[in-house]
Amino acid sequence: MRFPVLKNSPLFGGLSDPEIEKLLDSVNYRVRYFHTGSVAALAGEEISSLMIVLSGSVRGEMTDLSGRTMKIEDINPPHALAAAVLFGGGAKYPVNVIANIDSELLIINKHDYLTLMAGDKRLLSNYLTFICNKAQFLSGRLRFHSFHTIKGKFAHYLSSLPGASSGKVRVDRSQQELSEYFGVARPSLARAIGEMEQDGLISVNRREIRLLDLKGLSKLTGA
Amino acid sequence: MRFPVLKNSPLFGGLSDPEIEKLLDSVNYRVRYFHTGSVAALAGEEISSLMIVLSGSVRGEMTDLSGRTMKIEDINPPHALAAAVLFGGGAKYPVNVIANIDSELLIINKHDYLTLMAGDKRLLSNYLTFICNKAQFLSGRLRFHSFHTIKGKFAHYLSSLPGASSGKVRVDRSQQELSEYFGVARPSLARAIGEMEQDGLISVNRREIRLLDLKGLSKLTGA
DNA sequence: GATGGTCTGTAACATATGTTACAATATACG
DNA sequence: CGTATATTGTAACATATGTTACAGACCATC
Repeated sequence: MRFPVLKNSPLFGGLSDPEIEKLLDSVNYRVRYFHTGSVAALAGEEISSLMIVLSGSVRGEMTDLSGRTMKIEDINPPHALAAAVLFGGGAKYPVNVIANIDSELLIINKHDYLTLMAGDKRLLSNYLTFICNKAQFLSGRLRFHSFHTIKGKFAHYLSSLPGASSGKVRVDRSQQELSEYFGVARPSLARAIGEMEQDGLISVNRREIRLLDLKGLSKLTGA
Repeated sequence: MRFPVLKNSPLFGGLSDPEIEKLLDSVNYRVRYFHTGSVAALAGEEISSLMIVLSGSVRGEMTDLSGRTMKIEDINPPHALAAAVLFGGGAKYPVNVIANIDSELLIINKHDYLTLMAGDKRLLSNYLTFICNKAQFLSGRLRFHSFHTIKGKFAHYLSSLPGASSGKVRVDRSQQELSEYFGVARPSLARAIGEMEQDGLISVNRREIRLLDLKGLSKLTGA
């Protein structure tokens, strides 16, 4: 087993050791080592290959006009770099990729990877599941921003919870987490919830929330 | 040629007529007709098939708690329904789908479609390109919301334009369009731009903008 | 049952943005 | 050249949200 970590990756998961070995045999791949701080990819560079972090840790980092950098995310084994953009038209790295610590990256040319997927339905299915989930996540996230007020976001969130039609739901995260999810300040969320309760739209008991005025709530998601 | 419209679809584009015919022969497909106002899919329903609009027009529509509906988007030939979610884990329709006018939908089971893709690299590549572009679009869109102020959004937008590093860029849309893109009110954007000019960060001449203070601009994208 | 930590409610104040309305420009088109 | 149309600049005002700070409620662990 060359890269045992692959078995846990979203893209190679569900395949057996010998199957992964066979796939690797049938394709050109290489492994590159990056020392701490060295650059694995530059923003704007064309993406020609799938890169999977085998060991160590890398980060995506943006540089703004004045040269200031800001970290976007860490990518750890066994995850892939820019997998959601890989096959886009004129795919380019959206960020600089830099090794946090000494790291190994598995590199497979994207055309070779496409050939692999065409030859193994589970591999194909893995990738499709991965990217569809990503698209779904992003699109759900974006939907919240279409509600311009905090009350609107919260009302929409409530309506998306299981049991909303029964008029009683259970919130599954803390206000802290919710406020981050909405992209608003925590006290502002608390105030919005308080006002909605005062207005008789909902009644709050810990994480149990009763939806008292469905019509009123739905007005919030529209205005 | 059974469905000439397919040649123009993102998923079947680039294939010749005989190739498309051959693919259709090798798979179970069916065509369903929907009369004006009838429901092609319900929100929450499991997505078992790829559906492509062959003729007519359908719309995605959300229903909120009080039963009020709001249109999300129209889907016209030769586009597909929920293609970006099709292979997600527990894929469900995110919206109700309703025929605007009498319409025909081509229906291919998603497992069959996966088999088709595995057998034809262009078909596979088409789908991958489609969904990667979608993910890229969504993620770019979402990035703008991470800048909490209008000035931050605008500064980031400027820095993403070609020639930004040269200190001179040309805006490619009207303030009206930009404000919609940012999700803000048009006069607010005008005010923000005016203030940035007063503060000596930029100088504006019609659609030509000079970036005078890169360091100052980059501060806006961080605070 | 005490103690420390996290989560929640609330307040006062600052500020960014929305709203509405109108004037001043550009641009298109005859 | 002149008129209509779209685009942009500007103003006054209303309001939603952010910020900061603190107090009370819950929860675990000892």
